[in-house]
Amino acid sequence: MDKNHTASVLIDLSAAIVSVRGDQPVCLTVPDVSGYQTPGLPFGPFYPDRHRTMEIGLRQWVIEQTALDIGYVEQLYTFGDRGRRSEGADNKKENEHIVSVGYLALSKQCPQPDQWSEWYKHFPWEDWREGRPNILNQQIIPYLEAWAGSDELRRLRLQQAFGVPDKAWNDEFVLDRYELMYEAGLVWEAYADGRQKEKISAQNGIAMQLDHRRILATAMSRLRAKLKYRPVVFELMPSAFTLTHVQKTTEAILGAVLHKQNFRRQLAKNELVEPTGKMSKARGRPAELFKFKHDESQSTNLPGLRIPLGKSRNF
Amino acid sequence: MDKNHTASVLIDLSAAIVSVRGDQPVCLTVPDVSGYQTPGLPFGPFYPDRHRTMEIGLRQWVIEQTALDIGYVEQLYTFGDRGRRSEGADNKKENEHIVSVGYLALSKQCPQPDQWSEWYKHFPWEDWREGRPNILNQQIIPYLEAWAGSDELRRLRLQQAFGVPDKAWNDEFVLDRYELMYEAGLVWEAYADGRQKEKISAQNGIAMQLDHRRILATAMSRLRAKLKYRPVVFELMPSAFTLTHVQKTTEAILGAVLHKQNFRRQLAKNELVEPTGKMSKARGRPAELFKFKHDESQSTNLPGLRIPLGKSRNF
DNA sequence: TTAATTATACTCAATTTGAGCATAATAGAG
DNA sequence: CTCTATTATGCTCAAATTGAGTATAATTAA
Repeated sequence: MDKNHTASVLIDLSAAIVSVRGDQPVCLTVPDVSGYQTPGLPFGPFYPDRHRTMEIGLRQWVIEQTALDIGYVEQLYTFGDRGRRSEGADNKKENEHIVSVGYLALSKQCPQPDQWSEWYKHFPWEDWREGRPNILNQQIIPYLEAWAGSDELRRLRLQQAFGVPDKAWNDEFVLDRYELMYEAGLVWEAYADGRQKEKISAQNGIAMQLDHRRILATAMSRLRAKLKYRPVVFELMPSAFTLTHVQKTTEAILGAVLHKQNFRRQLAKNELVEPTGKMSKARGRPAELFKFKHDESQSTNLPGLRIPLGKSRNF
Repeated sequence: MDKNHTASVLIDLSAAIVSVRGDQPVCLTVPDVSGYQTPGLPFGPFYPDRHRTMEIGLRQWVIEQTALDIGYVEQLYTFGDRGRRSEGADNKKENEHIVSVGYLALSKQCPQPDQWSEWYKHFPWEDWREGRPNILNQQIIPYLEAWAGSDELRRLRLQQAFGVPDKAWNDEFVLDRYELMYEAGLVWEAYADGRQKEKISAQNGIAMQLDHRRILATAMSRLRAKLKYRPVVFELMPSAFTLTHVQKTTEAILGAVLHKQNFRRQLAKNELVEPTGKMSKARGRPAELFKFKHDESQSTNLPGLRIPLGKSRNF
């Protein structure tokens, strides 16, 4: 019955390779390959007869092309529709279907600063460290409210994802928020995919190629969630670090500030770090230098630290 | 540089379709297609020019072939190595590479009982509702200890996955335990894949075709984890149910018994259910019938109920 | 009528969390 | 050398949550 349907596809491996530079989470990007002036995530084809598993294939081309030392790798999601671009303007051959497998990878270093793009330039509404971002009340929410109108389902989703009007903001719903904005035509990609006729005036974060911003949103959601029950922060830390450094890194990823003393209490209780005996030298009182207590290769199943996010996180 | 490597693959969608019958979690299986007398998970090819997304494709053939009403669907993992069978005896054409995308789906009903296979027949060591399963101390652990020997890494993994000798059993590590047993040659699939020369004598659960038991283990891990922070149980419940029914279903999936009063306290606090006004009739005092408070289509992001697992869960 | 069975209300100590104050140790300014 | 800004760290304490019960209510079956 399916003789007239092709089942053969090409596999693309796309990677959100994440690191933290200073107090900003960053993501490795490649320069524009299409006509648009937008960065994209690095990706490469998967050759099934060359690499036994996809993760091996991914590590291979990351090493070849970036010379980066990525430790932690996690599969995110497999997209069968190769972004949504395939529906709109598409200059590919008819039968050339592409399935893209998204990966999250963590790197301790990020050399060549111009190749790394800060998360919150693509998602300015996700960084709450300086309080609720202005762009929400000034741009996004009013537009989304108008889009929702009296549609019950839309309003519910709006409440879920953005917490309007009375629910709390949930830092894990990065993907849901992005998807909603995409559907409402609030991001450039919706226009590029032909879903939106008018190019929107507001610059709601820097766009990316194809569906790469969606993959990055997936990576952010996953990493923020994982941080709360597995000790993955240490995949982003050097071998010796201060407790404040761990906290700043965590805060960067979560886009939220944490209670210092309680954060340290969690670290202590879970016995995740041990002192090295050395001290850091900087302004103020010197801090003790710690190291991660466990072998990172088996850290995936460790209990991890609870995050003291505090109570009222709305507004 | 890659002209002599083919990048074209076929995509298989495999589904662990889960339901609960009585107090047993069950999984839809298809009869043997190979020479072995082992059940397999239902699967079908993905036709990229027929279905826009893989999830649509999956739902399509599930409806066509099983006439089942599956509500909740979640992508599990994409395997590039098509089980591990490809390394061993393989009678496929040389260039025919298959990538399999595993899905978890939940169904409220499970008609045709013979087509549904009970989880714990495949994983007898995962059901702790009647206490610690005998098979652990009598079969599995001694064998694994011998396999680990004095290998430090193996002993660490053993401790992680099985809690031996002094750590607690973690019900979410279904996949880790299965992988360890596979590597140690303790399950039939290891023999079938040619990793193990001798057919093992002990029947450590009923085997499945290809890597299907691994996919089921992934599904079990994911579902057990998800249960603790998202209200997915209700995807397995009828429209009206007693609180005890919710608890029994939860216990079936977790393979553990819960504290009754505390379980209900969580349900009440999270405001996940509301009374229907009707009562159930059975032996003993009649119980109030409840219904799930929310639209199931949006239940994915709801806070969910904490599970009162209690303290000391070792031995 | 009674026993077995199931449901539900309520208690209470132990632990964990959110939020904060107090104090310690350093560098740099004056 | 002293003061101040700055960062680190120790400690407290009330509120909330959790683990683990006891007590009591409403049924069916014997």
